[in-house]
Amino acid sequence: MDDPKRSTEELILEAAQAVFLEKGLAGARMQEIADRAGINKALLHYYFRSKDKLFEMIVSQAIGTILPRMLAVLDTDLDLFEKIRRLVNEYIAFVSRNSFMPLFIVNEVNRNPQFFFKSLVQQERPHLDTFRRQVDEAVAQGRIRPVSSAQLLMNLMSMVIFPFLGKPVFQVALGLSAEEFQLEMERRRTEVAEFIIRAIRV
Amino acid sequence: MDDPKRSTEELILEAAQAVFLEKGLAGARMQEIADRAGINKALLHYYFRSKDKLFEMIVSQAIGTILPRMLAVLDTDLDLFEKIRRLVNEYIAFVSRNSFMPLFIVNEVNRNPQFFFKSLVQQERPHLDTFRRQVDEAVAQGRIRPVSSAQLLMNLMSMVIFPFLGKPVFQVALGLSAEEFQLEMERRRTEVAEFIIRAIRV
DNA sequence: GTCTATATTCCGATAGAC
DNA sequence: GTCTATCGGAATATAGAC
Repeated sequence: MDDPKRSTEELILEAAQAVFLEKGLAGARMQEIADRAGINKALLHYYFRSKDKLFEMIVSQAIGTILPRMLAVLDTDLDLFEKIRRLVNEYIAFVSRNSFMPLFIVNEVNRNPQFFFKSLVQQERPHLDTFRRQVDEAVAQGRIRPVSSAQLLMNLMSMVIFPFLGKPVFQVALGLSAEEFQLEMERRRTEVAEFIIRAIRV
Repeated sequence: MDDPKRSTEELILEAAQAVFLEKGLAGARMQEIADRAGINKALLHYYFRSKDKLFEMIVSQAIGTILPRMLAVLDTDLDLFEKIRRLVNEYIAFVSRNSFMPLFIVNEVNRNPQFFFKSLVQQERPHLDTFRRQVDEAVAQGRIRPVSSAQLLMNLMSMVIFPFLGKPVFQVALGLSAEEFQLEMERRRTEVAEFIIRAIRV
């Protein structure tokens, strides 16, 4: 918290990320961010002009760490099935370690869609298109069943991310403790890919 | 808005639902609810004591309309594949008509998990268990591949709901207009079920 | 850069007339 | 039941000393 190695600015950003991810823009309190950073409110405004500005900083930071991670696997020249296995495995692992991220991103995406537009179109779209072309070719060559690459992509992302958004419901509905839930997520790291592959394999 | 057929209380509830679903508890403003209902702030407090009370009203109402809808299909004695087809078809149709519902529910579930506990355990859990048993039996009889009913349920719910949460991203990522997106969702009403069935069919 | 103290704005809630 | 006017608190933001 007051580790002298981290600068005040870093301390603020860490605290702000924690609070904003948990409470959202409207729910977050500058006082709580100050407390968690071990400083006082006035300093927040000294470093970042306003709450909104600080929030936008956190949003860019969150997107900036997630998008590149998405790209990494998408653009390798792996076999389609192997790529699906790695995508699922790494995405679930990442979300497991950043459990507040999905809800935060989903809210922000819906609150301010334009913000994502630039980042996505300029950075991720080409890589996504590569993946979609790979799917389309596999279909054309009869190597997988006829499946829309758009639908496949939605299915993949859905199964990777949604269980974390619905965690409280799934825990109750399936009667799982927190540890058991985490264990189910570990299983998903391999099982979701196999589920998908069985669905599209000829 | 000021349709004399609807009582003031109904007008408030409709307006409150619209605003709370869009902005959430912290983001919603009593003033905006009053404006949309065509009345003034004081009346809100006359009918419902506080903002929190009004919000809880909306939450119960939302859950009350969604849970029974979930139950309807789960507890029929249809063939497993046919049940999956109907589940997917009806859930996607419902969410299409209530596009703010998923984000609202997901936020509320994570903000206040205990609230769902009662409703879910008492009402939905038994029906869910029926479905899970049906899956387990199909596995035992070798009619479908060995698959965990918990994982299957998560996959199903994920593919049904998540595309609506990620709509802004998917639209940009896949280059879809609002109409094209809606069309993709229509396709999903049948395709998601077939996707699942191919994945579990022996 | 960091603090205390204070100004300012916003918003939920209430008082009281009609 | 419905309104106008206002209170009171909370939260963002700023002033100014150190």
